[in-house]
Amino acid sequence: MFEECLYFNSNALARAVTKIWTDAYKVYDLSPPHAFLLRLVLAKPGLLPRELAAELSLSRSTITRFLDSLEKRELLTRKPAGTDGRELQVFPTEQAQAIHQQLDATGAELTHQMRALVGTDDLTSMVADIRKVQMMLDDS
Amino acid sequence: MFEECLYFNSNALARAVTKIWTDAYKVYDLSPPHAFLLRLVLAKPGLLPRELAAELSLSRSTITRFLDSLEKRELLTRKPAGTDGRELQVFPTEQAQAIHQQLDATGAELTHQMRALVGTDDLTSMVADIRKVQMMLDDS
DNA sequence: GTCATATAGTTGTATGTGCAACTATGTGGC
DNA sequence: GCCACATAGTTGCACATACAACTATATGAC
Repeated sequence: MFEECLYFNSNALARAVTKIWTDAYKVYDLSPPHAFLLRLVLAKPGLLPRELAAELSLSRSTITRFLDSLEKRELLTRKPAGTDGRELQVFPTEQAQAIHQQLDATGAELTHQMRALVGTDDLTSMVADIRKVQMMLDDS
Repeated sequence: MFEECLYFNSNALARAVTKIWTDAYKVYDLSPPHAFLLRLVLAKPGLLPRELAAELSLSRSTITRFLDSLEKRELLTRKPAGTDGRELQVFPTEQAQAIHQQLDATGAELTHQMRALVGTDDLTSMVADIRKVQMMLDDS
């Protein structure tokens, strides 16, 4: 009965998608958000937590906890950033670098799967639309 | 860096949308999922928890807890269903019926807002696409 | 130089959600 | 009629996530 509702459908989609991604990243013993955070740190070493939060559209406090758990597992480290004594920079460890390729490959494989299921063009344009609306809402 | 990723964008959208819906239903002191569950019970009195779960794409255990809290607030009641001793039927109370119209109107207002922001046709087709993919994933 | 204010990160707490295991009830084979 | 199995609902637990409040540091006004 909520077929046309953006709230209802965007949440249902997110849950369904999360289930699939959770499964795929289970081999690394990482949840999807942990895996994505780590991938981001691997791609852009030295970012600050606040920047990681912005790139992932997550709150700073959520990032703090994910960093805690990844640091405890020795997949990354936090180091005081040069000038500003409040800031920390986040770097991947060698252990993380060792699985860098595979983490990204898993992401690519999932995208591949989704394209096969939905159709490449349909998926691309849907994701673009989703992104556009999400950014509109974040601005407003 | 995850611009094209379905997982990343669908979750980011869901969080952004949820924020807006949360705000709108705060006047009733209901979270969006509680409000939607109650709206469903109002629209189709007598459904079983398992049916509510299916219609809302939520797990039975999540529905149990939402029903607990709505029942405690005297917005609905659970009654043993006729034939099968395991089943319960869920009915709205008069207190819930008193705000039925307003709950639905709030939903309509939110859809209206989204249409104004995104464009009616774009929103409709995006929601349809989201729905289609979500159902594909649930089947697979 | 001090004080008000802003910002980075963290922590306490609350909520939504699912999975796995549980209890209670039904059903079909024999 | 009993037993294996299925199903409805619940509960224990774990996790993702946010908001508000906190600490520590920076910055600008004077």
